[in-house]
Amino acid sequence: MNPTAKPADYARSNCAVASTLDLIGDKWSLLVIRDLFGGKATYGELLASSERMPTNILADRLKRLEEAGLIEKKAYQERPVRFAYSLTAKGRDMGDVLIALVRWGTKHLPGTVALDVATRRLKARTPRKTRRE
Amino acid sequence: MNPTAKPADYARSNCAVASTLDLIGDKWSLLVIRDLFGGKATYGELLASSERMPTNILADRLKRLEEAGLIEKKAYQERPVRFAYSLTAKGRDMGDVLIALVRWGTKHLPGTVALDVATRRLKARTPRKTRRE
DNA sequence: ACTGTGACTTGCATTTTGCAAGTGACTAGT
DNA sequence: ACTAGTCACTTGCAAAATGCAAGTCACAGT
Repeated sequence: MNPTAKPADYARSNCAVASTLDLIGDKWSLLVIRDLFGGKATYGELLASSERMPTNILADRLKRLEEAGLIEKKAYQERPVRFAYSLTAKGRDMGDVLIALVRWGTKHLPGTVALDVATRRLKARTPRKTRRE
Repeated sequence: MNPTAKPADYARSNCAVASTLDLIGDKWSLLVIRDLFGGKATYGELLASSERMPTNILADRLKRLEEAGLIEKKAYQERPVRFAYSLTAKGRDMGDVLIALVRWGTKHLPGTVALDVATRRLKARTPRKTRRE
């Protein structure tokens, strides 16, 4: 982009933490990324997660994450057209954040678990699109 | 907001990521933790951060983080009583999340920087974790 | 008594979230 | 052809969270 790099216009500051939070600092965005790591790909699969995300929120987050370049949307069939979402390299780099959150949660929040399929893929860093959990 | 709230009370699922996000999944909580890592301690110092957090939000986040055991509040003087906030061990463990966010931000968001004082402390406290292949 | 400071609270408008229901494209069954 | 069903979203609206300005309270200095 610009060699004299400036923070994005929506950014609160030039702090890397604050700017990253501007993008994924909410209760849902990272769950979408978690599920894509976990092998989910379609709107319906993402909706079916145990946290029961509202459909309008999912649509909004998919749009934002796509605009930000963390995920991409491709039609995997025509007639009827159906879409599959997947992580870009930029989105896959969020894996470290996810791992840090999993570690903190399992250590400090009793009763929480790492979703094992997602975790295995996170560590393997090999996103394939096979079946769900 | 429930005064006797424990993490499990408002958890959406038993997923470690989701439950951790229930706690710190917003635009401000991790900035407070970042600033405490960076050596800030008082309400006024925290307010003075470049992101200009609203005062009521700061008060709310300090209360929530204290209730969750990530930070603690101690009077550092009487007459007039003045408070200093600091990270508990539990809060310091969020350092890994912060590091992951800094890495992602500086890599993918042009114009963002790691606040160096905070970063130095973050890394100092991490005795070179063994990274597996 | 008056002014100032630190640490919050309060009131209220704006924004975001959450739920339910609806839409449009298509497909399969009768 | 008509009906039912699925998928991928939208829309409407109530509820909650956020953001801004101003106010409060306890004290301290002058």
